[in-house]
Amino acid sequence: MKIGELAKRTEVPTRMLRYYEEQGLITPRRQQNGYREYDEYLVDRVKKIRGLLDSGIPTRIIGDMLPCLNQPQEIVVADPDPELREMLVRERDRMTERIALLEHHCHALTKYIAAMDRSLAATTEIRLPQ
DNA sequence: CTTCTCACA
DNA sequence: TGTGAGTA
Repeated sequence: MKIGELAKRTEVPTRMLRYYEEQGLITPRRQQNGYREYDEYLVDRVKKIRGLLDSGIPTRIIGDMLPCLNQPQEIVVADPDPELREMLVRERDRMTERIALLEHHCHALTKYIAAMDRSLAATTEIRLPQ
């Protein structure tokens, strides 16, 4: 399929698909006219990439993770690269920190929303007697 | 419609 | 990490 169709099916703009390619995350074949030609399996792959990116994982880490993502379920690592392991540990810890931060701000929003609701309830009470 | 690159937030 | 503009 061409880039437009992949964009539609993955909800990822064509601009981003080219960007992922530039970052070495996907490598589509080329048609004779130079247009990118995407295989079916790339639909799933792009969705996974989006998910990881949305989780705040940098593209270079995603690139290192892609081989693992292809193999289904029980991950078997033939050659456990210590450096890669260390990088993944750092990434996981970063993620844990972000989760804590998100929870903090989530609670803050909840309190603010509650304050707004109280304010609304108060103005409603004032209007009722009128 | 597709391709590319350069600049920029 | 992504976008916008201009090109062909």
